[in-house]
Amino acid sequence: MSFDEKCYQLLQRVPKGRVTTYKELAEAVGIRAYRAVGQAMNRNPRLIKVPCHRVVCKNGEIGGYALGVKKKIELLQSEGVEIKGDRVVGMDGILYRFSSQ
DNA sequence: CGCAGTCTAGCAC
DNA sequence: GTGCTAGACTGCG
Repeated sequence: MSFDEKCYQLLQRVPKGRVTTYKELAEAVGIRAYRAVGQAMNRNPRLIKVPCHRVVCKNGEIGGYALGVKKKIELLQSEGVEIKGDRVVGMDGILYRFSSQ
């Protein structure tokens, strides 16, 4: 399985209404290059299958999105995630940790 | 706020 | 095929 495939698989593990960080995702994949994860997300070859919008910065900021940060916010809000400005509200509570499993 | 660390993909030679 | 650059980040000074 390729690096990107692992990222997508783990990302799909994140339940609706929850979010994760590039760091957590990278750690789950087995690397420490959070940026590489973002790269795979940005390429987004499986946008329909991979909820890249559930990946946010550690500080709660949206970070970025292939279709635009605004779109990402709307998608997250549609899933029940509260967004204030360009940051996730209470992201510390909805943050999904792969380590929990 | 700015620099460095770490990984993958893409372009150039 | 190998080398360099850039990028949806994070942490420390």
